Amino acid sequence: MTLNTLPKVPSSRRERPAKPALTRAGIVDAALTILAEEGLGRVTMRRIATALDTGAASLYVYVRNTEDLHAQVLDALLGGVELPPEDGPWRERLADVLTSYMAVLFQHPAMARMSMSTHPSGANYLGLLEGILGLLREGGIPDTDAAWGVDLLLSFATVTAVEHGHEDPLEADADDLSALAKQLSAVDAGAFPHIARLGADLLSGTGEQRFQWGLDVLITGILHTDRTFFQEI
Amino acid sequence: MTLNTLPKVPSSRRERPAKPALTRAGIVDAALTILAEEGLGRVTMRRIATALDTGAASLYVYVRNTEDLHAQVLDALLGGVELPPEDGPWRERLADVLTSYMAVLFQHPAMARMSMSTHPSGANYLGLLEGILGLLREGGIPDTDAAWGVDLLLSFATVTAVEHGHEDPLEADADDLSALAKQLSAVDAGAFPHIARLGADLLSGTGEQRFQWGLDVLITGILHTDRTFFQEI
DNA sequence: ACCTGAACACCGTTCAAGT
DNA sequence: ACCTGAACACCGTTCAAGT
Repeated sequence: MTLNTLPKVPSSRRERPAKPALTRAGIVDAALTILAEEGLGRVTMRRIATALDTGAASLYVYVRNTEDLHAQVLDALLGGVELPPEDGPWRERLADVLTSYMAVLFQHPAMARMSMSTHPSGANYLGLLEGILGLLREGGIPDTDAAWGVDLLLSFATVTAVEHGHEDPLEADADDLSALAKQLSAVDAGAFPHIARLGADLLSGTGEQRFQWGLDVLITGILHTDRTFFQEI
Repeated sequence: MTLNTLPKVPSSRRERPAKPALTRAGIVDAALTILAEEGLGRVTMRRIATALDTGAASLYVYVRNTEDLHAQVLDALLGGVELPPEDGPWRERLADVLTSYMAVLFQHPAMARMSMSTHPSGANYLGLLEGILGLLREGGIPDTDAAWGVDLLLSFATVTAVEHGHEDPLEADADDLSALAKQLSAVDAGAFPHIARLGADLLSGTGEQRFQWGLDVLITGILHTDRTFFQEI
């Protein structure tokens, strides 16, 4: 057989192209496909290896560990965030970019959860950071406040995605919410008067309304809070 | 032997008390011990079963699944949160109770992460909610704003614990932070001018300073943002 | 009703051995 | 240098069988 002596090129273009060469990008690609089709719970070393027709151990040449892999997947997802357009009121554009970021994570709450533990640092994340900092500057927010404020804004968008996003698009979290509503309405009015008084109001509004309100609270708060005071404590 | 005919009490006070009767509370207790000694990563059905000298399957009589178990553990931890005292300025007391809540979760970031996905509803969590609602009312914040605001405040405290807490008290996250600082300082000033300009300022301040600033931003924002506007959109 | 052992269907990571 | 199979040390959950 001459197969062994053939130059290396053909190996990547056989009649059965099932086995492309392993690369870091290829692994992340396979991970994204599995994420979309089976959810983050299945984005495991073993599952990806199976998709790439190899063994889990082989992936460790290109990926340090599962955390590293997930971080790559996250940054790829962040490529879908719409960065702020050139014109329009800065506050609206800021809300838009944060809403877009939240919407991307909303589809993958488990990914959002992860992004809070491992601080993202990929190119797409940096682009997002840059865009928000630009808008805050445009809004006249002092650099010192913007430096801390961007963190606050991104964290809020992330936590919203984690809390209200649904991993499995099939089963809505309606059950979850009505169970919570039931518990709140069954609360002992003697022991928890404020909870009893507010009742269903604690869960009122759509997720969208609450998110927009939260963004407004944050931006207003940032505009009215002087950071220099806190650094001198 | 008469053992079988003895009343049920003695079984819990043998000479080798290694095997206490299984109860939901006992399981949560064992889980808390393991959490304190080995971290949340080891708070598994199998590990707890081993501690209680039984098999994992036996726990399912008292605990629906791992999520249920972790929710119980979380509420037990929340018993350590210091509720607001009776007197003092409401804003300070509000900051105090949220700081106490954050500090408890800070010791167990993985637990905090979980609490964002599964909304807590234990007695201790309700007590915390109640306390905060009382302070917001004291501060003259309208019920409609307080209902949404309490969520914002608790989420902020939770996300702070997740982002800055350390699971393993031994290895500080100093490495993690300096790695991030390195990446930020190496950023391409042409592509990311704002990030480059702010530089180290993005990571400035202690966690405590940033948390207190964030609380102030939120409270100020809540005081200045009218929720009714958002519900009419 | 409660408890158990065994089984099923998975994980991440390492490592010696091959090419 | 890259890839592999096998192994190690784990998981959650179910279920038939016992008491």
